[in-house]
Amino acid sequence: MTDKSDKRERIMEIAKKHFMEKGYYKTSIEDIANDLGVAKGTIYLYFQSKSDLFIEIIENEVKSIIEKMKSVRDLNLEPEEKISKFIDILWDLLYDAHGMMLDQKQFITDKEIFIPFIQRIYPLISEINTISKQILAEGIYKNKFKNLNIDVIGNFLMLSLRGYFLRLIDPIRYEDKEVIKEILLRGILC
Amino acid sequence: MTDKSDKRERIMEIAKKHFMEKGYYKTSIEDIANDLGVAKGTIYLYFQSKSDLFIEIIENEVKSIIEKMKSVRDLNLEPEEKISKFIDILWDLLYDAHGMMLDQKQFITDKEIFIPFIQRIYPLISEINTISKQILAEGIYKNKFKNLNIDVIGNFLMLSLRGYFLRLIDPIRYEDKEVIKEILLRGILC
Amino acid sequence: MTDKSDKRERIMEIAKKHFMEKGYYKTSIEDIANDLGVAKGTIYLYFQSKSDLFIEIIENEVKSIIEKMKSVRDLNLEPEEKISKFIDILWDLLYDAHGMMLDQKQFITDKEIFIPFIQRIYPLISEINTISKQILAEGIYKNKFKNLNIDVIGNFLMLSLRGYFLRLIDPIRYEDKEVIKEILLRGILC
Amino acid sequence: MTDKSDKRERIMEIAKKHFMEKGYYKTSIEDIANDLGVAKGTIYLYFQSKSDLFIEIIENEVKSIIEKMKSVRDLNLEPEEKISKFIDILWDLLYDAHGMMLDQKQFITDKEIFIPFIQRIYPLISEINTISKQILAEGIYKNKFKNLNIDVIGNFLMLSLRGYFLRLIDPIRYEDKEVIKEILLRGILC
DNA sequence: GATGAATGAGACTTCATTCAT
DNA sequence: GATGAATGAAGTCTCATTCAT
Repeated sequence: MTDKSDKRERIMEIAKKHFMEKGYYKTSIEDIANDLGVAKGTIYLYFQSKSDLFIEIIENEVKSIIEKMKSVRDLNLEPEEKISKFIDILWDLLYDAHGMMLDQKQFITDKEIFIPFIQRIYPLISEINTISKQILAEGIYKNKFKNLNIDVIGNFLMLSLRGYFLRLIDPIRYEDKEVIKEILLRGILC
Repeated sequence: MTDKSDKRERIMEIAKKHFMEKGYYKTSIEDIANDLGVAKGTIYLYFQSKSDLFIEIIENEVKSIIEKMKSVRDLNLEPEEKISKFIDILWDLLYDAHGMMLDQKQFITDKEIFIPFIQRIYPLISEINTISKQILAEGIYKNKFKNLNIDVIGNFLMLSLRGYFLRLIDPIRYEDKEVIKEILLRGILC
Repeated sequence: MTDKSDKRERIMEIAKKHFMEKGYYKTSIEDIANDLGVAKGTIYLYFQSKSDLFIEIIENEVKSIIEKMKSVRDLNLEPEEKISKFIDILWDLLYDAHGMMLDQKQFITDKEIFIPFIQRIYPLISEINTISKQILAEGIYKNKFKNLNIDVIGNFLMLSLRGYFLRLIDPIRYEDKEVIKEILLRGILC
Repeated sequence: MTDKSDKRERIMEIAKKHFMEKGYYKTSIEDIANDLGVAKGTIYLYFQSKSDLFIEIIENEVKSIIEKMKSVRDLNLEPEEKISKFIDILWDLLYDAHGMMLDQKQFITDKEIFIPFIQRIYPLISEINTISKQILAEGIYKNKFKNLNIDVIGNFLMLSLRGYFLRLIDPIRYEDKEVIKEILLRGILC
């Protein structure tokens, strides 16, 4: 039992590394199996298909973000501090996994991915949106944040950061975080 | 002559549509040919390879952004108005072509794309960076913009917008632009 | 009329050059057309197909060998001198066109070439065999040549020389001819 | 292990048959796969590419010739007997595989074959040349062979035989060997 | 006559997935 | 549970040939 789920997680870990580096289409099951030191068939004992494996990794990733966002939301801090922490957390996550989850757009047109994506990932993204709206609403209610459209800001906070990691050129420096945090905070504070 | 370049452009137009919708790997030459109503071989009369066609489209796209950025930079306006116009232009571009050029990260690991990418797209991106830095430097010099790291802001302006269009869920509403513009402007103004 | 046959010959000349250099399959109609400075379609005004063009070139080549062999046969010389001249002629021909007509084996299995080959080239090769047998028979009759199987020697004279030009490595030196001529002559003389 | 190399050899065997019959370009991977009763993909489990398969077959063939030549060279026989055996061996080899390795000229212009050819086959051909020169030098030293250019004779011995098998018409009769052996031996003996 | 854009059959190759061992 | 050989669909690309201009 533990063995079985250990193996599953090990596969996901290695697979995530490859998907991050090369993207979904350029990663073959063979790449993953070789790196794991198992036969290709083994992966199919734990996952139904390549797309299933991929979806599961994304799901995990998004769930982890949700957990982190919740923990920030529930801290006993002022809204602007929560946003600051929120950016810290998201930045660190992206800094470690930059490249992952960056090219999802195209998967949505891949019929093998579309349906599980809608069923499994969509609800989680709604949950993310809810959490970020809660933090923002709190700030607006407390007159700390300017009363802008909550939906838009919530998405923009996440997506602008993720977008920043889509740079093709020059590595991203960790210190950039402070500059970006300043822009975003000044942007939403009253 | 005109005929020939018309055809080339027509191919690029249709190909761009498909690349935008499905991404590079899920778009087959056959998809494009069928949509154009020509045989597969025809496309190879105008482009050497699928990757060549793709690179050429990206190149075009980026060149068009550069032209638009230059025209904004050279307007007789205050820096904050230039940034406002800059966001308008980029937004409109992305709004039309949302999804395009969004998944480039993975191409960099694709050996057929890597070299032309470095040779043809890289220098253009450097040019973009230069232009946005010029506008920002002007604003800082005129004491309109807060003196933050120019490199980071320049990149963030573009990448945050592009990132916003990476939404997987809900269509983007055109009006969101105003909210985002406000955040970004407030973020960089003194 | 003359114009028309001039063009035909010009096409054959250029085509021969390409077939010699790259072989049948690696030579494209486009290669030939480009080198000639005409459109691909033009070649089809003069030849029914690529294989037709090829066969015609081979036919020409073989006919030219036949003419030269006949002229040697009909000289007023001793048989051993005829053989010597025969080798000279064949050597010079191969030295100019080395590579041509060397890879015919495979064409015979190409259904597009098989039938015309049998119909047009086969009879010519029979003619060649007849001529070389005549020279050899004369030599044997005059007690100059050892009485070996005429068929075999006739073929061997031609094929051994042609075979020598199949060297893949090191260019062939013109002077090699004398050594080879000596071996062959000593081989057949009494 | 044995299984795997058995399969490799089986593929090479069938592939060789097809290459011999139809030449490289007219043999498709599908032909070979169908004849083997496997799917096309299977061949790619054992060979990287069609050209790789081809080169490997040629390499094998040439190595086998080298082994046979060495065994003749090292026999305790007079040089003329060695040459006689040498011709026997080469004849038998060609008699079995007539048509194989006969059309290499054109591959040298094929960029996919050129480089491996130079790297893998070229050195072997040099080795062949060395061995035949050794036998000839021994004969000349012992005053059995006429003192002709060793390089030329060495090449001619092999290439004339190979050339003889380039006949397009009439099958070759095994008995022809004796006639040809007589010509060649008389040609080089003092 | 000449053109050259267009065609489409056919070749090579990859890789997710299956299944007998 | 694990393997890895085998499959075969699908994709990129080439090129002899045609035909409207």
